[in-house]
Amino acid sequence: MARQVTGAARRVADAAEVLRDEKFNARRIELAEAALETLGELGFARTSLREIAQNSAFTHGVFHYYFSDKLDLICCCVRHYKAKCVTRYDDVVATAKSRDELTEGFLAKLAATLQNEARMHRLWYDLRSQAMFEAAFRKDVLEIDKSLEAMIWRIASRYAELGGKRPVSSPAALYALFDGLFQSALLKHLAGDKTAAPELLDEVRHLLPTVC
Amino acid sequence: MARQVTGAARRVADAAEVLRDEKFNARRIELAEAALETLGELGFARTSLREIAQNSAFTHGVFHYYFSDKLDLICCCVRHYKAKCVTRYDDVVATAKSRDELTEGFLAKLAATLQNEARMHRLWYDLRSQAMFEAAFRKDVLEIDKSLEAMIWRIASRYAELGGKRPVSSPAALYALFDGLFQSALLKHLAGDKTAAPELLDEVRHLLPTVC
DNA sequence: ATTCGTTCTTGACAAGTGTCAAGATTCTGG
DNA sequence: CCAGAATCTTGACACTTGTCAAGAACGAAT
Repeated sequence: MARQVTGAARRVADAAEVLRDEKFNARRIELAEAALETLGELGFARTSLREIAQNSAFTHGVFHYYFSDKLDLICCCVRHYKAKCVTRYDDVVATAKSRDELTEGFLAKLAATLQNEARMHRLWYDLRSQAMFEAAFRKDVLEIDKSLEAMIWRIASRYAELGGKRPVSSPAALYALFDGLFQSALLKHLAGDKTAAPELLDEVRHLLPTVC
Repeated sequence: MARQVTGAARRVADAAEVLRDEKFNARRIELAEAALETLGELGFARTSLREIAQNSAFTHGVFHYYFSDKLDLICCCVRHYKAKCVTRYDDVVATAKSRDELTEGFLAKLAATLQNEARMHRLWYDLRSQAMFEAAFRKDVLEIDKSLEAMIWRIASRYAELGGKRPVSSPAALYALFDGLFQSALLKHLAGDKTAAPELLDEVRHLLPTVC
């Protein structure tokens, strides 16, 4: 009997600990989300913990309760960003019944991303560059890059499939192409160039049939 | 006669001023070059004027004699970097007599750049990302980007010409493609991935005949 | 209601930042 | 050689930074 009680107590304690961990982790993500706001606004170089705290409902000390240091926080931000990012086009890929439908769905989402999520994406490019200097970022960044490459590959494969073809280049080359185009368009867009979005769309519209 | 003397004096004074300006500008470039060393080592976010000064033969005060502020210095660095960068492949383009020769010359320089100038190039990617946040960088960065696009276009055009063809994509798409591939390879290379360089070369070797 | 562990706030610390001004040094024209 | 300009050094300033520790507020179990 003593053993049974001990077992039950253990289960209760374990459940409580899991619950606490979940709460702890949820808070971490809340904080990371708040940090992403400021990071997207100011960029990595200009963002301080106090600035993050001021643009949020938290005080600056709380970040050190949930993160071991600044890098830990930003790594958490990067990982959280990833989850939101890599499934952006999956709906379009899953529902499109023809090449045209896929093209238009893809282009629409692409344009929307450029317009509405410019801050988040410039942060991604910022952090990817930081990873070239700061080893602590590299693992997460390389992982996200792989995921994004896979995302592009899913689009291209489906597009090719709908035309009874196969993509003519490697996943790496395709990702480089689209990522490079988006990065360039994003910079122009942020610089106030109104033609950035339409030019990106034209380029992609013309490119899709030639690479897949 | 008075007028002649005045004229002569004016000429002398003008010449002196030009000389002073040249000296001033030469010093600015010396300082910018020193700054580039540290910037390439630490990245924009972690580089301070004092750090730059310590890694050079100058004291930190000098930088404020030659530059109005930190952004001014870094803009000068960016512009100076450009001049060295955009002519890297011109020799190869000018001397290559066949597609193979151009390919091998291009690939060799590409590999050498990845190996030997990784620091300078990660700085370029860093500053290009900074331009998405800091408006002061945008003009210079966009200009360099255009120059690099033109550089790639010269290579591709020549390659196509040597095969009696024409490039199949726009300058923007070609630049996006090669820049994206290089950026990705650079990150992998800096992360210690020994396969980064050969994989980049394979990719480019395979890509050249299909895009031109 | 009290106690105890979790969570959060506040304020301080040392180190580092860009900027500037006063003065030392060097260069240069007369 | 010397006065005045150009160049450079030094040290200070006000401010920001990441980090941490002491303790307040809170919540839950006894």
